Amino acid sequence: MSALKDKILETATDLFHTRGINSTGVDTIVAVAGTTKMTLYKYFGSKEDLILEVLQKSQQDFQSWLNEKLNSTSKKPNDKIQQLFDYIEEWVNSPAFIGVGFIKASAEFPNEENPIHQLSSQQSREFRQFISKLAKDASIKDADGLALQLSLLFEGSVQAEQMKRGSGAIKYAKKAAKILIDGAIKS
Amino acid sequence: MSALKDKILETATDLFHTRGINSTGVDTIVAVAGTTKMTLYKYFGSKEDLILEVLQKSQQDFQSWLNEKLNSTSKKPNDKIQQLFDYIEEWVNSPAFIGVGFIKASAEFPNEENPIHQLSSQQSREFRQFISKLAKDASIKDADGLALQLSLLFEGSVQAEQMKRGSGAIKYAKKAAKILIDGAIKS
DNA sequence: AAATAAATATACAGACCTGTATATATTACA
DNA sequence: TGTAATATATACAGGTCTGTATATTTATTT
Repeated sequence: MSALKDKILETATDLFHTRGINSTGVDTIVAVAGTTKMTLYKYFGSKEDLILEVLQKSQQDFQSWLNEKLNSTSKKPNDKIQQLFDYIEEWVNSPAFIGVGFIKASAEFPNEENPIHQLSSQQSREFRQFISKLAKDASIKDADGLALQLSLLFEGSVQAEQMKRGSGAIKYAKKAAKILIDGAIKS
Repeated sequence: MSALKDKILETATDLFHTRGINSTGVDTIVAVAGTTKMTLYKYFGSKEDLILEVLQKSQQDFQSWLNEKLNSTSKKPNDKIQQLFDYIEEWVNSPAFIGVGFIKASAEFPNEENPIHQLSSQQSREFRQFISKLAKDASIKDADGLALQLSLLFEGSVQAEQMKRGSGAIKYAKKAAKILIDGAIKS
């Protein structure tokens, strides 16, 4: 991976989150990244391709980080699902946090036939399945149901944080998650 | 209120949701509404003004509908908060449902100094306060905390429905809401 | 040092965008 | 019926957008 391509991806990720995707032109991206349009179009076939790569990389980075965290502390499945929102909180409250790509992208590209919307939808589904696997490993009966509920709390929290930085929503999401998880384990 | 102004508002609301706000030009709006730009700019000073009015009317309509529903069945505060998600479900599953304006708008206008973002943020806050009042009336101790949690479920569900129509997320949000409400009442 | 690859600088085509100017047609009312 | 208000039709100015074409410069490798 070229250093320039990486720099463009990184810059685009930041600008898409702080200014919006449709409101960020490629001219702005290359200016901030310190390169030119010719270079951008060498690495990315189109702006749409760039957006898709930004989404993919963002989600990949988050998933890698989360997996590492979850595997670092405990190997017990019950601990993992309980700690999920601790790490989400850590991530949301970190200064580097700028939002979740697939949530914003699905709002800007609402048409279900749009490739960007489709990727967003897929990423949301995959994250839910990831939570569901955590739940299954913890022998939770209705793993899919709990995973859906937790993903709602997750997406809602990110939404709230997007509305107003430092909303503290994640703190209450964590409490709600604990109640729902404990309830799902017992039943 | 002029019939034409109403028609423009209605058309803009629909197009903003189905195509995105930034992706919908005023030319498209007037073409679909069956009028001209001159008329649009007579009733709305700018596209931004139109967006703000669309957001305001959408939220107003939803709140009126919800209030009527809540007051129609029972006057008991405990019933009201318990029925909240029944009505939200009814609303989300109705064919007319196209999304929640302030959620999409805050994604398209992430800058906290933007008037559209500010209105979105305010509407989100007001809806949370509305839920909090329901909780207070039902003598729930941590009314604000519960309201925040329920609003996360609400916004998460709408987000999920936006990702994929007919996701069924609201069904599980309802179950989660019941658990959280029952827990909050007891404590 | 010569040859090849990578990146830059700059300009521009074609499309779309908001907002306005100007002129015409339609409606409502007195 | 004549007047005033309302809506339409059309064109356009000035800006931004994506994507490309052309030429030059820098970096790498042999």
